[in-house]
Amino acid sequence: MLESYVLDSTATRHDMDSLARKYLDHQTILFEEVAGKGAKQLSFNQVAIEEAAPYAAEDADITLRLHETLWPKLQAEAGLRAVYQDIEIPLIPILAAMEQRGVLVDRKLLAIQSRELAKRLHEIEAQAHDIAGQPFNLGSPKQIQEILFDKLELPVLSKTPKGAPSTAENVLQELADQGHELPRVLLEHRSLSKLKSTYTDKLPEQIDTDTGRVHTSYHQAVAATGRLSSSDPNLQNIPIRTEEGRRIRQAFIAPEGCRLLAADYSQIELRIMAHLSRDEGLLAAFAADADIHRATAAEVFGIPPGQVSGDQRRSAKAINFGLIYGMSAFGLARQLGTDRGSAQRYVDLYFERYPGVKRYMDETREQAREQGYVETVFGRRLYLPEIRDRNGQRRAAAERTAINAPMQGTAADIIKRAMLRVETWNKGSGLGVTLIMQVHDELVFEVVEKDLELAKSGICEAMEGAAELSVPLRVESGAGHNWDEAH
DNA sequence: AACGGCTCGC
DNA sequence: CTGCGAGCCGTTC
Repeated sequence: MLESYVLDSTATRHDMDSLARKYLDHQTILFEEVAGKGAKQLSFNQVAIEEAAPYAAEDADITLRLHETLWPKLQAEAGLRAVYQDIEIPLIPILAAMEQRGVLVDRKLLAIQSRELAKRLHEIEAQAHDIAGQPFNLGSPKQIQEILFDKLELPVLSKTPKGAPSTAENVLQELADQGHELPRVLLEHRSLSKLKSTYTDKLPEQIDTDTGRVHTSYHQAVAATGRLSSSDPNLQNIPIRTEEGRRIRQAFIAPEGCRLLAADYSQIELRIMAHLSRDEGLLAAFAADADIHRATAAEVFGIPPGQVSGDQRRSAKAINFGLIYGMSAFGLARQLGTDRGSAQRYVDLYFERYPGVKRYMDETREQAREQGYVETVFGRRLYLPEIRDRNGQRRAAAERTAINAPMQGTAADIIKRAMLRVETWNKGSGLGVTLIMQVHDELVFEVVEKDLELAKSGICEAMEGAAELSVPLRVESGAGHNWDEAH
């Protein structure tokens, strides 16, 4: 298996080593997933291999064991085999090429931002010490906790899993809203120091001295839902939410003569929910290409879409995201900042308007209990041994995962298929297009300037055709000299 | 080195 | 007591 795919690949001699290493890494990870860690029921994304446990202790040849354990299991299940052979294996050389190509980062711009952040952090620190009446380490949750809850005697709104008073963002935000000054200052310090340490300071250190680029690693067998993960550096959590954060994205740049092209799926998980649930209202909304959060708000609040207020749309958005995550009324209440009763009424009203969604959620939980796993549209499986746990909390967590995994996992399948389609199209296009990043529902390319328009239409077409669901897939794209401009 | 707490993304 | 990740710092061992 290993040998044949290495020989079949289109790799050049130059990148043969890194590609071969990626196949080996991949295989090693599979083996660890299959035979490692002493789990009772062992699973790689798709495959449960109970029989593999005895091999875990052996210092055995990995390839041989895979042939004996994983491969027969895959062959026996058509859906699993297809996911593995038609998606995961052909994706390997694409990921290897993205890693090797890397992303150009503007080191000087990050250095400027780092100095600005240092200055502001210093000012904030002095301000915080002044308010507290004593010096303390703003980076230490423990010391913050002592200052806020012992010295200043602010109310403890929430505790960490270990029982300590929490100083997390939402807690500080609530205290700040109550008019306390120190929490507001701490919040600003937290977000800015995160930007400085992770992005403006550490990221430049990871620029390769030979290529002048950062070369991430993508992992195929880490996320249980089938998503990719990215590390060293992680390019899937580059800031975007705040103005400060978006400046970091300005340091991800296109080389001379190129632009960055970013193409992302619009509301892909909600579209998948519409497809899986076959809910008429949801299907109709997407068929009409409606603003889905506005449409949801109109249904739930019983008003025409044109009369939906900003707050109502925000509430509907929270409900929609909550549904994808399998959220409870309690969690929704916390998100919306209302009481549990009101949140429950929203949920009840939602399920009244979208009965297909309610039915789908119930059926998914039931299916998970009966078969012990859930699956994506393309047959990727996630095993949920805790779905029958006697501990209610663990069982509830497994049920939320059961709800979420088919949607998150199908989205992962679709963008992986899109990457294969884009690369197939690209080989014959004769255009200067290079895939350089994947961020869950987004692909980023370096494109030679004169090819931009053709690239844009080719890429969007390949992405939108990556799956035939009962709702259309929509892709939005933009281009610019840096990643911020491309959005 | 491992873990807890926190914050960044989708 | 809303899903999936990675990485930083401080603290503890």
